[in-house]
Amino acid sequence: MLRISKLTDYGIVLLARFAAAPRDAQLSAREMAEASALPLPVVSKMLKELASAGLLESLRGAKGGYRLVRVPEAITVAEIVRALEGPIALMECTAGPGHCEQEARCTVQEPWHRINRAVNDALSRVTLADLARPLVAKPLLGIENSAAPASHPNN
Amino acid sequence: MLRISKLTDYGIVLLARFAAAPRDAQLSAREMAEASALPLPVVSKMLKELASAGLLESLRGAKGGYRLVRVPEAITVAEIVRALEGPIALMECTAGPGHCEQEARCTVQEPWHRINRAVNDALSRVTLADLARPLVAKPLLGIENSAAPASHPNN
DNA sequence: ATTTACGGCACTGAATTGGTCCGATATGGT
DNA sequence: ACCATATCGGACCAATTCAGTGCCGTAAAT
Repeated sequence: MLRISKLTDYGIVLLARFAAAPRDAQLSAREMAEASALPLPVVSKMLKELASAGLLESLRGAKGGYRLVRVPEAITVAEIVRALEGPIALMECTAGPGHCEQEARCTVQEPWHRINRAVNDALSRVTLADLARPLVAKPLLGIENSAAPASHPNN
Repeated sequence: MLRISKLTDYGIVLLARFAAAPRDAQLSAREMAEASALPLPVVSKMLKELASAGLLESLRGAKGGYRLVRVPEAITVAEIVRALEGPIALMECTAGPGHCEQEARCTVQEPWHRINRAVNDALSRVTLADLARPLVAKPLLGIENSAAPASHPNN
């Protein structure tokens, strides 16, 4: 269904919560789990991954927890997705040369790369800071297009 | 990995081949399989699905085959993906209300919808006709952005 | 009638996903 | 010193999805 995995989604929501908290706030897995109404093991797992990806910094021991390494404005959704799911590649070939053995014969590679780039850009234009204040005043520039809101049939 | 399934990819490649053939050309599963160097069962399966999705018209019997229902210019990649994988929904909630039970508490829905729309738009802007002539002279308007080609770290 | 080709479906093995659990280690407090 | 609280790094598992195959029925051309 062309979707981001549920776990990645959790990860992003968790990060958004860090971004919404006071700057440099330190939060434990337990706190996050309670706040998000998600099972602790899941939250724990995701926070670990985010830490090992370098997006969160971990503080061990009692009174430990996690903290954002960078300011929310400097972390893009694209980056988070890449950290949790690997390269943003809609199809094999866009992950780099050598991934698809049809490479030579394939006639649609170039358009695919374009599409992939467009998706990448869309994800790159939204930062954690944008997610932290979802009732945005200023529209997310470059994402909004001129089509009417209702004119997007999704299925 | 945020990717389109391999089968869907096949489907798109097959459709592109139809688009590249003379207008209204009729091609059989066997021919397509040979031309694409893909196993016949797979090609057959995808063509069936594309036909039942209404993108191809099937002609049964000896000398049968498939044919594009619409002109390539009128078929978008978004449409094909939706036909083969269902709604283009990066995360549960963007597939419509009621899909995610976190709906009430979730703070990032609105930005997600924006992102999803952007991806949708990107896929909607490329038509089968664009895929059929991949060595494009004119750039695919609206997809290209100003960033330098090399400045797209994918991983 | 025979051959060619689609239609529908069932089925399989493999990989991925979503989620749990555990022992080890680090830290703060008493 | 000891204990409670946390993260760390795994392994682990069930359920789903993915990718691919096969079969039987039906339609059309010769």
